[in-house]
Amino acid sequence: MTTLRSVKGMKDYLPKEVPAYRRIEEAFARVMQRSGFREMRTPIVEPTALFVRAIGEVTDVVEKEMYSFQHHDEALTLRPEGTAGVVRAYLQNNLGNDEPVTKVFYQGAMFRAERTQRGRYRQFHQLGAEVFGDPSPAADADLLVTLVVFLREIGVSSPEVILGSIGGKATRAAFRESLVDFLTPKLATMSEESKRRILTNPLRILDSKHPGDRAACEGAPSILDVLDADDQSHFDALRRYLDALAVPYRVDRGLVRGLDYYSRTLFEIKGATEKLGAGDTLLGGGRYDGLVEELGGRATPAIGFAAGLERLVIATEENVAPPRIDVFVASEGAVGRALALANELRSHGISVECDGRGASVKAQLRRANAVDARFAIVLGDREVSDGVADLKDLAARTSTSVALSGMAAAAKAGLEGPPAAGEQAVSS
RNA sequence: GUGGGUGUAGCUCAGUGGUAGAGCGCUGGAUUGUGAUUCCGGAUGCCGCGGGUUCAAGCCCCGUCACUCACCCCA
Repeated sequence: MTTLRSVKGMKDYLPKEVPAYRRIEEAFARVMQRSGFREMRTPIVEPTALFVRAIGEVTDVVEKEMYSFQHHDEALTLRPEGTAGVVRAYLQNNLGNDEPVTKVFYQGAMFRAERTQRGRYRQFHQLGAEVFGDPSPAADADLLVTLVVFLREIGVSSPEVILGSIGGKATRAAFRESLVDFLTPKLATMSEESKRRILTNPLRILDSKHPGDRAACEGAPSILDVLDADDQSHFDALRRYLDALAVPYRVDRGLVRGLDYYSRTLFEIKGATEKLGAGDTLLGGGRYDGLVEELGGRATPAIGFAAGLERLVIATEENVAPPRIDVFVASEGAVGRALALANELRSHGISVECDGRGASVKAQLRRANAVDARFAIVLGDREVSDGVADLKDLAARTSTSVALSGMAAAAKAGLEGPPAAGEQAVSS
């Protein structure tokens, strides 16, 4: 019999791994709110046209990675990224009329039909944020410093901020021509993809990993050298702010991005390369001053970013404290009383696992260890008739006799007390 | 989409064409009601799937699927 399997590239998030995801999601919400962002949620399904217009027709995402389908007379797509939907919602709900600056963050599933790899899935999750209405380099710097704080808070080892600029539309068009002029003589040694890309999207060649492409890009012109005066002063100011904030960064003269909507500031943060291999970009983003207007709104400067949740989890796995149960109630005969005791403790905010399987006390206590319970209580007919049971500290291997009526108070006191000797201290 | 690697017990993996294994985990007992340790016992396998070669295939050949790494691209 052929058992049903999950769709390729779409994984199950099992109970033992979910805490690692939750920890990061919660830290993200906390840090973003602290910086004045508010959460918003948008649909997973959007009109296909939204992504084509926002991301760009000749990008790889739109050309071959979207999950698109026809539903009756609508052309729909599972969102491959978050910015387009947020911009659409910003316009549709006239959020720009409520306030001059709108700062939002979001988290959710995204879909791209790519070949899978470590840290790269077809259904994956992004944490992202957008700032609308603030054209200043201060907005860029404030977003970046917030992100660095976030990454530090979740324990990313040595995040590497990479900074670039691709100027405005006119600058980019001019640069594109000079880059094509530079690369065309070297076409012979370049990859097949790049030979095609020189016509469609030549900037992308700059971050190719193909050895021939890299050699060809040696000494290529950098867009940083042809920025116009406004782009240049924006970039310079951003760097001054980052320096003042003590945010370390590296300028990459060849940094480009796959989506068409970016302008001026571009950034990426890498980290934990040893764990992530080729997919070590934890987070990427930049300014997209033209997109809101492109999608039919009034001209509104904006900047945003998106981080890959799965990658953040891989990068910080070792920081997750395993979930614990406070009290494990083992039963011997008196299952009904065990349930009652368990629920009484729960009503005091104590997490309780109650074992009513009828297994041996030994097997039940083994399970108490397996769920990493702090305390265990064996409740049998004897305890019920005596009105007294042992509260066992599993780590310390000690045991105190406690009246059932005072069990909740005793357990609470034990949980709030210092960890027993020999117990591994769990950092938050 | 292109190119490599790997598929054997729940997990990590040995296995020279000739009777499928180890460690860990799970489970029962030693202790008739007390968990980490120790000792003794037990269960778990269409060896990914389908063909082929052979007296004989986990092992060789072909195909296929899955996983994985890199490229492409990206978070």
